Order: sequence, then structure tokens, then C-alpha cells
Amino acid sequence: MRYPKEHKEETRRRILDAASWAFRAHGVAEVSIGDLMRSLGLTHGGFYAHFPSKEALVAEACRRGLDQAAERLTAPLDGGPPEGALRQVIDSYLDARHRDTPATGCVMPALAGDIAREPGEVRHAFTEALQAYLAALAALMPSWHGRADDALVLASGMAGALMLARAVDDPDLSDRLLAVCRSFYTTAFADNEAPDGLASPA
Amino acid sequence: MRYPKEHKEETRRRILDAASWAFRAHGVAEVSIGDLMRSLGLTHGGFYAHFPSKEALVAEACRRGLDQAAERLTAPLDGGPPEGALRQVIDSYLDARHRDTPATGCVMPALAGDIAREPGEVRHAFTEALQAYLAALAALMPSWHGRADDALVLASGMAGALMLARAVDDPDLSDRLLAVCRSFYTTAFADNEAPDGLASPA
DNA sequence: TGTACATCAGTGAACGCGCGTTCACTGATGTAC
DNA sequence: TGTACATCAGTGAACGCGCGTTCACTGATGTAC
Repeated sequence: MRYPKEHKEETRRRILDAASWAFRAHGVAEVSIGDLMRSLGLTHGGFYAHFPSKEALVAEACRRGLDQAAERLTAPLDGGPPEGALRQVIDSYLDARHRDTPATGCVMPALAGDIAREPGEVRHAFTEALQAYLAALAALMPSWHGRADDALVLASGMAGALMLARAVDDPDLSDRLLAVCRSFYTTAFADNEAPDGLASPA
Repeated sequence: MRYPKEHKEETRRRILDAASWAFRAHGVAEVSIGDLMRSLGLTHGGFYAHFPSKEALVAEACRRGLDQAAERLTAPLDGGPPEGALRQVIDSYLDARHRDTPATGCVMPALAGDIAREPGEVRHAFTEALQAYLAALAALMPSWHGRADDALVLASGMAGALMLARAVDDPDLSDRLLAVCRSFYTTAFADNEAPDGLASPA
């Protein structure tokens, strides 16, 4: 069959989206090309007309996932961050809903452990997209902070907390982890206080 | 061949140690039973005389890895934590050497992402061992802190930082991540200040 | 002391299975005449 | 307007491979006599 002009790049985008969700939900190793194409009503053979290898798909899926997250951070604010934007980011990141829907959630807690063992192409794409994400996060920080450094602490801390909250078996521990970290990071980074009397972590 | 009395449990321990290292270094999915037994000079068939399944091995390997980490936290101190013990834990956790040797490092940044997707047996073993680890970490905290809560923040934060430091492609970013988080967590949790004038995170 | 036997940790062929990747092929449709 | 053809996104059989797991077997040695 012959297809309309943009059909192919539309299919490519559908593969990429489905991969980006499935990898976050089930892990890179557990999602096969066959599964992926089948979930789109296609067959596995067609995949290689869109991507040269599974590895290339993983790299692009990581980048896309992080790029979308960065956009979500930036989108709501047109003229500088409104009061409470950072607080809202922390609240929704360290939330039961985010914990329970990894497919549409942040790439870091879902895949960073795997990415550390992936080949260079994947790690490079992840790194580039992470830099952009960190910059977007830093832009939400109160200006009297060491913004870029604080963004590193906040992003890695929230990613670690969400990852553990997902790994853990015990719902109470998982909820407590989210609640405690949410309160800690809000106090440390999103409280509007003077530079000298910074928030207490307690 | 007939073997001396404790030979079998000695072999079991060797399998468990090798698995615990290999899983952290290469990920659960990338280490096959064949690889594992071959690395001990054995053949794959013998594995099932020691463990009922790969899943059971993963569960025990996680538990063992975390238990050893908890022991390492507790061991040096016999009569309460000496000054600077927590500082030392943070320094050695968020260190380039730890980042570069995942096989002997902490289980959380290496495997927690995978564990979140593993079946109940594995997650349960991980959770139990994590509770013990968190208790050991809390015992190092200055007593004026909300120890148990602070241990959650510190453990998850350090795990997230190490995981990202490993995933990232760019040595400068990776080093900066470690340095910034090291300084942040030391100030927030290991500075000996009065309860009212807590450490500033900046 | 010497001999026959029971033990059992470890062996390795075999099982069914799914993976990533390749490639000759299909067939609906836009285009050229 | 009608017809022949070129295009090319998608198909599905086939490739070699390694996986987790099973099981009949091996053979050195402790033990019973």
C-alpha cells in the first residue's frame, strides 16, 4: 500500500512514544521490538525502516522522555517562575500518582540505573537531555540559591526517593518516603526565605 | 566425587557472593546462570541444587548486599557513633571510587530501578534489608535530628546522586554531582550544630 | 587391614522459548502517459 | 478519462543465538562389613 506524505514520520513518532512509555514501565530489557510493534498493530520487521537498532531507539526514547519533562517544567511560566511553581513541581514529583504511573513519569528513577550500563549512544543522549532538564529546573529556583548546584541536589534526590518508593514492598514505608522527602525538599529549596536564614531540614 | 561436610554450603555462599557482585555490576537481566556458574568454575546445571530459581537468587543477593552495607555502617562503632562517622559515610558514598566500582558498592543505585519491576519475593527481601540499613544509618545521625526521617532523605538522596553520576556521560557533570551532593548532605545532616540553628543547604 | 557399596555435588545434553536482526516479498495508491 | 507502472511502508518466514530449567548420569570418597 502507498501512504500519504507524512505517514512514515507519524509511525516513527508512534513507535517512539510507545517505546518511551513501555521502557519506563517495564524496563529496556523486558520490552522487545515485537511487543512494541504489536502494541501499535504493526509487525516487528517494519521497525528497522524507522530505527537502525534497538539501542538507537532506547537513546531516542530517553531523550524524548526527558525533553518532555523539561517542557512540562518550563511551559506554565512565560514571564519568569510564579511563586510556588517549584513547590508544585516537588509536590507532584514526590506523589503517589507519579510513583504508581512510571510509564508517563520521569525517566530518571525508571531508567537511570539501566542507562548506567547501556552503551555510549544511550548514555550520551541521556546526558544531553538531562543537562537541559537541570537547566529548566534551575530556572525555577529562588534566585538567591546556587541555582545550578541546587538543581543537581533536588533532581537526584527526588529521583532517588521515587525509585526507592517504587522498589519497596511496604506501602507505609513507600508513602513515608514520599512524604518525608517532599517536606524536606520543599523546606530546603522552595521556602521563600532570606538567603541567610535558610530553611531548616527538620 | 564426595565432598567434605561444609563443601556444599561453601559453594552456595560463593554463588551468592558472585551473584551479588555481578548483578550490581551488570544488572540482573545481563547476568545468566551460565555466566555465573562458569565464573566459579562450575556448570549451569548444578545451580538448581543450591537455589530453586534465578528469582530466589536475586532476592537473596539483594538482601546480602544490603546487609553487608548495613554491617559496614555499624561495625566501626562499639559505643555509639564517634564524631564524624556520618560525615565519613557521606564522603565515601558520594565518591568517585564508589561510583566506579558498582560491583562492590551499594545495592540501591545499582539495582533499585530493576527491583521495582521484579516480582514480590525480590521486592520483599529488598524491603526488609532496606529497613535494617535505614535503622543503621539513623543510628549515626546526630540525636537532635528526626533520625528515622532524615535517614530516609539521606539514603534516597545519596542513592539518586550515585545513580545519576553513573548514568551520565560527561565526567565533569558526574564529578560535580558527587561534589555538590556531598557538600549538601554533609551540611544538612553531619554538621554538629545546635538543633535550632540547623545547617543551611547552600 | 581390605573390599564393596551408598552417597550426592556437580555434569552436560536436551527442552521450549523468545530475542534482535535480515530480507525477499506484497499490494494499495500516486503518477505518467 | 482510462490504463500501466513505479513507489515504498509494512509483512512474515528465517537466521543464529542465548536464556532458564530439567534430568539421567558420573565418579571420588566416606562408611559398613
